[in-house]
Amino acid sequence: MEKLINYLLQFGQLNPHQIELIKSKAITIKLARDHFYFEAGKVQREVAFLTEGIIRICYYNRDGDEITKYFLDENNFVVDVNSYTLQIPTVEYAQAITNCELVIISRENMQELSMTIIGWDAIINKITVKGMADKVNRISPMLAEDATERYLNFMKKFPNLAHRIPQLYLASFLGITPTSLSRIRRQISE
Amino acid sequence: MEKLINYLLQFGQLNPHQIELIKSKAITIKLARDHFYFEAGKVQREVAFLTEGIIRICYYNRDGDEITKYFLDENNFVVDVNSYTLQIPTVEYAQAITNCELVIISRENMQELSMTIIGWDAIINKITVKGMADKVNRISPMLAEDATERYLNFMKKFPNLAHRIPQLYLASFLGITPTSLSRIRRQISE
DNA sequence: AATGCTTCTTGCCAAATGGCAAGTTTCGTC
DNA sequence: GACGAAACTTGCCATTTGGCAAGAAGCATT
Repeated sequence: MEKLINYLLQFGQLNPHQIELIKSKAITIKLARDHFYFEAGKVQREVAFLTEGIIRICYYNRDGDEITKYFLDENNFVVDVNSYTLQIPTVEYAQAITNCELVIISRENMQELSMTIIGWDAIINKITVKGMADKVNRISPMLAEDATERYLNFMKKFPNLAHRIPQLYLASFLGITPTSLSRIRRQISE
Repeated sequence: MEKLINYLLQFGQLNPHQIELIKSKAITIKLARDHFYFEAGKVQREVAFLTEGIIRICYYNRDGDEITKYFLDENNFVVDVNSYTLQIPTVEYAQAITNCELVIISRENMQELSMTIIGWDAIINKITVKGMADKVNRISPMLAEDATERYLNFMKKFPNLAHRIPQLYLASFLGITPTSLSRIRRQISE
């Protein structure tokens, strides 16, 4: 819960009264490894802030292959903005790949906070834009890199994450097969 | 100018008075092919709405290679949100690859519109989030595709655009060499 | 500790892509 | 219309990556 508040404070000011209000609107939940926080077909009716663990966002392409779109670690919001904003079903899955702790605020409570706290919308918008920009800037350069560079950059960005992610999922994110990733890892260690 | 208004109206309501106000704050400019709308090192002090033409966003990686990050066509905003929001220098270039027409609103005028028009911020935020989500959703699946699929999907998405883009830039966007793109095109035409 | 399941590694070969260089085309300028 | 520069195509070969299958290792349950 404190992690959420600290994160929000990076994007705007909140007085103690407002902080208490936010806390009263949020609940903490646990999500066990391998379980899904949301699944394709459902409509997002809440936002979740990841305070512990790693979640991967994935979907299925026309060939039925499972594609890992990106990973989220601590201090990130886990929400399909499109589904949440427009109240339409998401097409993605959010799966815990470690045990996770999430702070949840329902859509109704978000709207109450929006009406009560001056500047709340501005904070949320900054966070939303930053979150999406991070994704673009992380994924975009990967197209111009070969698999080894993609892997090394991922390792550099998430040094503590690579060992916790099943190679299957990491390979899918990097756009290569698990076999290739295995070879790349061997080659690097030599 | 009408294109901008029509686009805004997709994201919220505006009455005739408000529409006139917006028009009075905006100016239309032309940008000749190959010229840059913005360049790395400068701070974004305005937003631009592309009403005619195609712009590509590119940058240079550590090896000095020029990487095309994405293309923008009509009815898209051309702005580095990070630079505009935080007033820090951008690291990207926006280059017209056809003659372009842009509708410009300065940051000061944007702030005036924000203070004058109820719901303006909400409209802009929806557009911003949609724009970024489009980029993520367009680029992300490409990692899992081979070069031919990436090319065909690009053609499907922008059927009228592929012929207008120099192959050099398109190849860079697809993450392959111009040579490879040439071969792929030949193979498809057989 | 044994079992069985999943994940990871490795080898073999095929397919895709890159690097380089030469030839061809396109396009703008004079 | 001639010229020159840039972009595009093609051939040759090296490198990267994928596909498949077998073996090895890790991990949970019993």
